[in-house]
Amino acid sequence: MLQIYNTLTRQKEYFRPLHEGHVGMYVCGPTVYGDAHLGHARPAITFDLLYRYFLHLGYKVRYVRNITDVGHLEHDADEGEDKIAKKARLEQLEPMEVVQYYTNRYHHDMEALNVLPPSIEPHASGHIIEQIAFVQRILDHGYAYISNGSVYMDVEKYAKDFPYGKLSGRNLEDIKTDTRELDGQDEKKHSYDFALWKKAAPEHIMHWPSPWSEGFPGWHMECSTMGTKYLGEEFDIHGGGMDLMFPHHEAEIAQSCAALGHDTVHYWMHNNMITIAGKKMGKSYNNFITLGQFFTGEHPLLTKPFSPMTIRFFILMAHYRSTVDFSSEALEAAEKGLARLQEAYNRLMRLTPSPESTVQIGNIREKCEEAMEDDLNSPIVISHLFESAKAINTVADGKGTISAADLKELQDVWKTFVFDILGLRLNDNSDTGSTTAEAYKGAVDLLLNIRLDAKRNKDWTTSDRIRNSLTELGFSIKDTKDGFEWSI
RNA sequence: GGUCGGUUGCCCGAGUGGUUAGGGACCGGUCUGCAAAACCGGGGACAGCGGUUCGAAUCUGCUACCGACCUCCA
Repeated sequence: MLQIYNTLTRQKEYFRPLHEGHVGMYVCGPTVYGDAHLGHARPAITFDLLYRYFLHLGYKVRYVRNITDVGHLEHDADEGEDKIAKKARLEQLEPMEVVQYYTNRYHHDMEALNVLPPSIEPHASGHIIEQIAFVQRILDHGYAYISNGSVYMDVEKYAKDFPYGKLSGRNLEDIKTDTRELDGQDEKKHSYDFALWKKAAPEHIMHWPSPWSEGFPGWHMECSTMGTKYLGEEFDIHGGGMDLMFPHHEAEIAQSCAALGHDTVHYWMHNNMITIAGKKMGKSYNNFITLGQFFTGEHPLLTKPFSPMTIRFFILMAHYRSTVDFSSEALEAAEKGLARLQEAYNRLMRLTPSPESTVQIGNIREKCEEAMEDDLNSPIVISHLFESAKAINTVADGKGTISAADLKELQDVWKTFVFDILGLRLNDNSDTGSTTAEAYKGAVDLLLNIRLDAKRNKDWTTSDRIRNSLTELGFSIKDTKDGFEWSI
């Protein structure tokens, strides 16, 4: 039975869905005002793993991941200029043009990483009406106040009736002493109150009418609104990066409780950060490397380009609640490990069964399932796959045999865990595919068989010519004991 | 300053109180016309000092160091 770590209780809990056979999950998506970097890949892949595992278990999943395209303030001193608007002015583009541009690029990167698209990808800008209604409910319940056209959460009042800070392990007293004094907070009663609706400054481009002012929704409003709109007033899982725990998710809880009178989320899940030289990779440190830069290798810290699957594998090699330290060296190690899996997979699909097994495949399926059920322990799943790769290689080398039943089981386990669950996209040479692909493969095989004949006749000139020419064309040719292997 | 987390072999990275994580690198071997690759095998670790225990990397205390959040951040 699947166990997941619930940030709310700080322990692993058995996952029990609210509605039998169904899972509702909401994950904080990107703010589309810049290219996605390695840090954005972490939650996308982590929750993709969870999503895939739920599907594997047979759940019907509604997976909502938002696009933030309004509302996040650059900083309070800006008095209401949000990130999208600022970027738009700089580039002389329509705000929605910027949104579309980066949304497209985000989708492109996610597809490259083999991250499945969510069931619903709502835009904050498309849910202004719902957000206004949500704010109104909070006002109606008396947990918010209007000040100069803006609406603020009355945290002190809220904290009297609900445990404010329970997710991040804070209490209001701590927050009172720790919150820094920032500029432009004179319209708030307290510095720790947060905006539900912000009146737009005259130069602000993105704004909508509301009962309180021409303005835009507060920073945390969209998630409360869209989460409950699509998943209901109570739903199973809410995920996101650890850095969103406070204030973002704490504010979300407060907003939802204030509006609805009760909690909405059963399991809060948070992925840890990716670090670079021990420091968090993030916008604020300006130390990030975009996914596009990884794919092209165009960054001073990168020794070479890295494929999207290498990035995915690299992230899956660490548990999602641990930090993972990026370095080009670590990525190269991941790349080689992935290639080893690829080799083993290719061999596995070509093995011929024997009456008996001399290699042990063990109960690999159960072991992989156990690892996944223990809070998505992907590194352990991967270690089991490497273990079985040894058995595969032993048989491929002719130093062992495998029975038809064991072979089928192993092939099935690999397909299930490598493709379906870990979501690794390997080159599938065993795939019969199209007639074009068949003809192409047949042609290459033919060439290499001619080379094999040449080798038998010790015609090294012809042999090397074929190998060198194919290498130049981008093929990788490997001689084996009784033949050859090739890939491109 | 407050809250929380981390410190594992050359590097990355799992971990249950007692039995090999795994990957990369390295070393040795096999294969081999050459080359490349591949495959097999190997050594090494639990920040420091105490405590609990028959036994602790794993529980506990202290110390040191690192980091996250407290402000937009995945």
